Amino acid sequence: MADKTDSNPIASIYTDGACSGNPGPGGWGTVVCYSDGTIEELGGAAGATTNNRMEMQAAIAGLEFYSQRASGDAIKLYTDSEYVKNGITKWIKGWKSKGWKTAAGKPVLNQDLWEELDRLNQKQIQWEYVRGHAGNPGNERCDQIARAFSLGQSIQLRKGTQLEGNVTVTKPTTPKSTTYMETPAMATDLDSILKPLTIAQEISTQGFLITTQEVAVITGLTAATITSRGEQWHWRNWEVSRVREEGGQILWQLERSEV
Amino acid sequence: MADKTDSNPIASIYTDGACSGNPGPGGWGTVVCYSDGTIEELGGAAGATTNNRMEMQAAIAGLEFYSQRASGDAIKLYTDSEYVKNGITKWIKGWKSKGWKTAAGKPVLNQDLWEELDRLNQKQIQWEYVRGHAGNPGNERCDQIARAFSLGQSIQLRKGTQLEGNVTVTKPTTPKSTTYMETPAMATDLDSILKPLTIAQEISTQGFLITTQEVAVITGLTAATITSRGEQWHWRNWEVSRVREEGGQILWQLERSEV
RNA sequence: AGACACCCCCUUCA
DNA sequence: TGAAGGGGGTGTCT
Repeated sequence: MADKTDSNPIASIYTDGACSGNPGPGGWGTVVCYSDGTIEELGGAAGATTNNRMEMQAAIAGLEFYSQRASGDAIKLYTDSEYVKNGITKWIKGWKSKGWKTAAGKPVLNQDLWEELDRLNQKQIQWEYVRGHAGNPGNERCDQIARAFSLGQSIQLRKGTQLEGNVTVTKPTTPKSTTYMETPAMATDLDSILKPLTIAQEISTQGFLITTQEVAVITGLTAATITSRGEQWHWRNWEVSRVREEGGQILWQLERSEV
Repeated sequence: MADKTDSNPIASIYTDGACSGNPGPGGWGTVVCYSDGTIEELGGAAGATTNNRMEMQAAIAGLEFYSQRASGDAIKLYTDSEYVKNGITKWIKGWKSKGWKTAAGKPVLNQDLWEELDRLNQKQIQWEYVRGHAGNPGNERCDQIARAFSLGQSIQLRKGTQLEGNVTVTKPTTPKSTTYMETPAMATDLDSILKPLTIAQEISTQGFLITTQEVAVITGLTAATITSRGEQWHWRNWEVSRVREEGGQILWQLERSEV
């Protein structure tokens, strides 16, 4: 059942991706809806990418956020991409059994993100398709976030507020306090700025080994990005080193670097 | 050499086929290019058929037109179907010497059209493959014609005009003399006349529910036509009734009507 | 196993 | 209006 330490479980998650040009600069947006009706928004941008990758990225962010909270509640994850929904719920089985070949015998594209999505996927996640631009408030808001990021515009990510039923009015919200996010990362308030840093610090001082997934959660990077960076790389104040593999999982170590 | 009664010989012929559903209602388009740069267009529709039959039909129409003019000029015939090009230039020799058996020992399909194509074929015909949807104006225009016919839409076939390099502009130019061709195309033998009827009868007696696409295949109507006919309508000996929707698909029932 | 074409669907853009 | 990123499927042959 649900983790009892959490009195306000996640009820549903909305995701959407956008891409300015396809391929082109992209953005993604995710809205986490809690049982009490409040919401929390995530979003990010990416360089040259495709619409479908952004749709996937939005879902990955939602699932990472979900798994991070460790509340095993059953939730619905809404996407307006049949590509994402069918891919994770139907096609991926065939892909894995056929060595990541498409029905036409060609390699499945975006395999890196598919594998990440698959790893994050759980029984509790109920994938739902919502028609895009059909007035669904959650989806509209995600679209707004994703599009803003894809255009390099600033947008205020909200937390703890209510989702407005009337989305069409949602103007380029308050271009003041630019909570702009550079890349796949999330920082919606002061706490969430400090939190990953202190955690990283603790891990580093304790010498803990952590998995790729955990590195992803802390850094806000995708697992694909992490593994592609090689044996040793920098993140903020830390040097991230690949230590070894264990049970199919890569283990990493953080060490405070001098800068 | 060239027939001297003709001062404006044919230079090349483009052909293409389309099929709405495959199998399903089909269409074909052919563009004849003269030496002086003017063109003449042919096109036609067919009921339940396949993409490959339509590709062949387009070539047959082009060759019939060519042989009719009796100008023995060497021409190039462009098709985007390797099936057609390889079939007529390579495979057909083996088929004829092996009694119309495929390399796998199975009967060669569409033998009727292959024989017709073979009869029309000449030394002067130089078969050329062009990649489909690659911007080739002649191929692009054929595609447009073929698709229009396959969808049951009307399209203005042109004659004497220039082929526009910019195909996307292709306006309904010269809405006079509609060289529209009804083209029976499919009912080549008794079996193909009877078959849809017996199938319709079986479906009606068994009370089976069938999809719009299946109705299209049986009746030779386009899906657009079918859905536009409303809840209940007549086809041949049957009353076609829209029963319900299921998984985004409309289900229909056939009932034998008195008439 | 390969190739070409045809179709259906969704999304993202211009 | 038209184009790209993506999937599933059929028509056909070697």
